[in-house]
Amino acid sequence: MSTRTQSTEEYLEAVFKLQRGADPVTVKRLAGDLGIAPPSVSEMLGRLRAAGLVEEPAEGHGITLTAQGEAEGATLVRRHRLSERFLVDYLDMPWDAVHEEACKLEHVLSPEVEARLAEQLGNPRTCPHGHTIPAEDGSLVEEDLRPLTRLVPGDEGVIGCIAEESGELLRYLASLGLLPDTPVTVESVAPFNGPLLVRVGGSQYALGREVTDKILVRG
Amino acid sequence: MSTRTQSTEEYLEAVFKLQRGADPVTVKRLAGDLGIAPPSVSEMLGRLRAAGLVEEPAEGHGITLTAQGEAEGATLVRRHRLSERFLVDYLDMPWDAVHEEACKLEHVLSPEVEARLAEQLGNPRTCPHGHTIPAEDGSLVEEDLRPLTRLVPGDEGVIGCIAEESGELLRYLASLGLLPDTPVTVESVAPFNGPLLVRVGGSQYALGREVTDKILVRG
DNA sequence: GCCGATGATTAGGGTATCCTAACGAGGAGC
DNA sequence: GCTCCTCGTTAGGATACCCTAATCATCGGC
Repeated sequence: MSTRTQSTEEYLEAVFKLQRGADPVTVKRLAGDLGIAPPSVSEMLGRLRAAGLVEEPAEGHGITLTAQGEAEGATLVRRHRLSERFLVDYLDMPWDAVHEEACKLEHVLSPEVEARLAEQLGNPRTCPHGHTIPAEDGSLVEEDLRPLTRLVPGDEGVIGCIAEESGELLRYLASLGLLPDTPVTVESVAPFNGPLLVRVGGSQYALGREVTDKILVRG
Repeated sequence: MSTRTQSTEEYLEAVFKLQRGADPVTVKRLAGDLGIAPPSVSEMLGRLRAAGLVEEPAEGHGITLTAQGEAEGATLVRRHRLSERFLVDYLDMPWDAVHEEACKLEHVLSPEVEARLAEQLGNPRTCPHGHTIPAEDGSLVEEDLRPLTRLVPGDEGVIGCIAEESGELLRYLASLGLLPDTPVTVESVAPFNGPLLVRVGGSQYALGREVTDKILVRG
């Protein structure tokens, strides 16, 4: 029953992630996320429904996972994030490169390998970007975070996660030391949606909105 | 150019391995190895030919890889064996379980991950079963080994590799301490193709032909 | 020089996955 | 209440893979 194709797993994971947001999961959003034409998504959803992974929502509309779909989605996210942790912690890969690699790894980890990997890595709580790793039982409690952009001068916080998986932004943030669990203080906010002046350790940086929107802090 | 499907890679690897033997690589043998019907193999070979990975042999017959096919095959074998090493050395998995896992892993390792993995593992020379790992440039020099069955009483040798990737036999051998690089001495050979009495460290074991055929020794 | 065995290919299907183009249905705005 | 517009789905294809059944071709004997 759990011999899912790679494609199937990709859909499951995408639905799982979208479902955690507030907005309903639509064919269009899924298609956008996966880079696949809407009709293809419709078709695959039919297969997922037939496989008992997706069901008609109890109320309202939008695509909804069954308990099993949910569980398998969580497992995939867990394997993805564990893989990222592994790539960074054991292989010393740069954190902006690990998402793509983990996308491939997550589909080939057996429960056995997953378990041993988690253990060897010291059962990490989060991925390198700060996202919580679902537990083995599929439970996933995400922290309450808000974008740095929302803070006002004088506010302090600790970086929880970066809402971006790869790319130039991550390299930039790493070069400034803006990593998860780093305390930051907003010193000032320029008017007209201008940059935030942020203190990190002994340094101060002016960060544009595009950047501060992606930095989620707690506290 | 190097966006091979998993299937394609499987064929490439199988041809690569068969090509190292003396006998010509035939559709039938490939089909047997891969567990795929001969017509499907023919068809895939057509695709491989179109992709410039397989060519008509310069002389004689049999399926022949192009230089590129050869290189990609070697890379796959390298990734497979590195993966096995990783699973055993880092994840402490039993050596009889790693082949299946590595079969999946080998298809998702990027050159970057492959390189870092090799480095972290200390650039191992062989896989856990004793097979040589192809170098990064694709070169693969295999040792000259002979099955334990060929030795005569009094002969000593060092286990080079085990000609089996998984299964009960590997567990049995591990339980006796018959691992690669272990010195062994043949004490006696029972007549009529009987068992060999083999000394390993301080112990002595009677091993049947099925077992000694699979233990390849050097020296 | 014919003949059967053996191995490779052709013929004809099936599934999964993807695409574009065309169609239909429900809600926003007037 | 009517009209679009958006979104989802249907229709119609394409490709990669895999299968079984049937054909072809070749080689060792005789």
